[in-house]
Amino acid sequence: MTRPPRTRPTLEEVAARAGVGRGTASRVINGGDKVSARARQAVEEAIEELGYVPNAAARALVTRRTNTVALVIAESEERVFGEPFFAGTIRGIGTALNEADRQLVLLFAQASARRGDLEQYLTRQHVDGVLLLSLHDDDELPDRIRAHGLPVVVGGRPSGGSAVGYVDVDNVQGAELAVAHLVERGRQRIATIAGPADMVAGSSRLQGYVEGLAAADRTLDERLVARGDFGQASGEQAMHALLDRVPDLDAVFCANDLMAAGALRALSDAGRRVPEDVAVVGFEDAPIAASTTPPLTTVHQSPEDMGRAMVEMLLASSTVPAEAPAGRMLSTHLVVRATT
Amino acid sequence: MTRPPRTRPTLEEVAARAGVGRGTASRVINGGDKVSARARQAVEEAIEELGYVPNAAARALVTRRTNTVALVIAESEERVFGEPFFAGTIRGIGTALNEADRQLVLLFAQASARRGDLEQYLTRQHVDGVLLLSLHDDDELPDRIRAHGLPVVVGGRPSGGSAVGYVDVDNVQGAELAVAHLVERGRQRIATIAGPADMVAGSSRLQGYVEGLAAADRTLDERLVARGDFGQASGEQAMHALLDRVPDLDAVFCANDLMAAGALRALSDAGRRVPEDVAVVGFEDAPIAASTTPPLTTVHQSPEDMGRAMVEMLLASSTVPAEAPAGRMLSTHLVVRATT
DNA sequence: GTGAGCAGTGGGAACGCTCCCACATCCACG
DNA sequence: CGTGGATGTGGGAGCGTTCCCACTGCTCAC
Repeated sequence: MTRPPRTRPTLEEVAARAGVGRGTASRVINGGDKVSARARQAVEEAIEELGYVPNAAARALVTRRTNTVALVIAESEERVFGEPFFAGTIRGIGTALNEADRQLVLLFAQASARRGDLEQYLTRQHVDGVLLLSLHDDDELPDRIRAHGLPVVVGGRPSGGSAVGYVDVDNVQGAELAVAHLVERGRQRIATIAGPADMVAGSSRLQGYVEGLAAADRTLDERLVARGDFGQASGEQAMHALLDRVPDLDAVFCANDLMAAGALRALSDAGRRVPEDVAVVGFEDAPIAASTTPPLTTVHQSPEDMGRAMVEMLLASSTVPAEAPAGRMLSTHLVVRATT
Repeated sequence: MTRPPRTRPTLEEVAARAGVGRGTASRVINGGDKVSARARQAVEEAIEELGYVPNAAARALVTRRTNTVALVIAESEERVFGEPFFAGTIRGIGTALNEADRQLVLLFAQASARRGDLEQYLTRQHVDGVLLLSLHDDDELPDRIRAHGLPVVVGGRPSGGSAVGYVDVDNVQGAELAVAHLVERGRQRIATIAGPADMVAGSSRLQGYVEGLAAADRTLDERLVARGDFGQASGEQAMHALLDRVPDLDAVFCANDLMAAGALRALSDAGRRVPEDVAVVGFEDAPIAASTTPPLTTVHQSPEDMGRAMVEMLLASSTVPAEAPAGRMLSTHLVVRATT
């Protein structure tokens, strides 16, 4: 725990070796202009010879910037590493930050005990901004971070009245797209397997389903609405329930691909042909969508784009800090495969 | 890009408000003793009122420590997020660091372009130590980092002559365990499906197989050795090949669970009963091992323990920096399920 | 010939903290 | 009544940068 001895050369030493002043050396390193070619070369040589590496702490102390952005994932490692959605989003964030010359550090917000540490880390001037993913309802974290003056962008629309910027997929528009497609295919009785009502993705996609029907002058039949929990098994169950209630339905829009996969299994069990008897549309365009039998028609959303959009918003909000936090919706499009 | 205005209170302000000196305030914050109860309380109140948060950059500048450890994963996001092994290891690392009051930052070592940035980040005094996971053969990264005086620990034994500390599962011992178990069950013709020869896990487990046979006074029959690439399909192919060559084999040790799952499928196709006709043992005890039919007997390794061990080694190496880098092997044990 | 302007440079000051030394008390002991 | 060791305390120095101002030569226009 003692202070390690200094071993690395300082800017002062580089300057001395190059025979210039500290200011000039600093200008060379930070790509400033107004440096003669001779001085520049001398400094660069000195850096090379001494193996000089700038001290980030000293720099951050004076500039009050770290060029580092934190991505906080409020989810257990297990779930994070299970869902391909996270991988895509992280990749999008990573490349976007890279292009903007920012470093990404990934943090997991774990159980309550750890929360304090996390907040401290974020607040103690380690990062210039924070991206948040997979927040649970009414999590106070974004507001608390914002209270410390740090820019925050949340991935996924927060359900509470939290006044932070967010980026989300336009779930309503996507669901409308799906329903319009089924209508266009001439389907008469379009059912839906909705997600949990307490999740934004669940309620918005149901809302889109309702609005999509309305746009086609169809009336909403409550018996055609079933609920699942976004898991495959729940989709299977819900499909069975729907078939029991309305045996002559001819289409179903599922709020995600996993439930759609379950629905396909249920339809196969029930001896219905897809798409001849019943058409199926999913949401997400997850990897599984391409490998169901038959391959699933689904609403495509791009986690990469979401990541990029989050970064854009964060960087924008740190240059124009006074701006009121806004939301941004990413549009979706339909990928037609073999289930419609 | 301009310097943001200072808005946060400094230690000096806290001290002034509490009516004490800067030194005393610092002592309170850093849990030092030799502070009167009265002064302590005054400082704590001032911190509360002002919402004071220490500036990490300033602290790091003088202490030359950041209490932060980087975990660098040299793998694409896709693969990382696909394999449960990573999740377990990260969790182990996270909890161990947490207990030691260190922060974890996760970095992905991507393509060459990004490598320079990564190295800069690590060496610029952002972190006190580096953990590396999933290095590819002869990666120079650990040596380069060490050259900058940063402690490094690698997960998985490096195949090259790199002089860094590492932690790995004792693959040889695990494979011996598997073979001994099969011998004990009275199996006569024990085959193996080995992993790629250019991966340490592949060659070591094959070595363990050979030594296990020798320990039971069995001679090695080359026809009983097949190769796979750790993928499920390759396990299936290899099993078919083995059955063709040696129809009367009665056991097979697979270098990982995924290949074992493939082998089970092949055995089922070939009409062999497991374990009556052929016993199967895997390696890893991955989640899939519990859900094969029948459930797979396998060598258990713990990614959590590996993560913890890596942290222990890293922290130890930073207190006793002169110590020569060493390796540490984690022992395994057998989990007997229904395939033997 | 003179002054303005500019490219280039050096180095003081400041960033916010920890370390450490000097100093002030206080109590116990001889 | 001193002396000496705890126990607290204040604040100077310094960590390695960047920022900025003052300064030096030049060139060029008038």
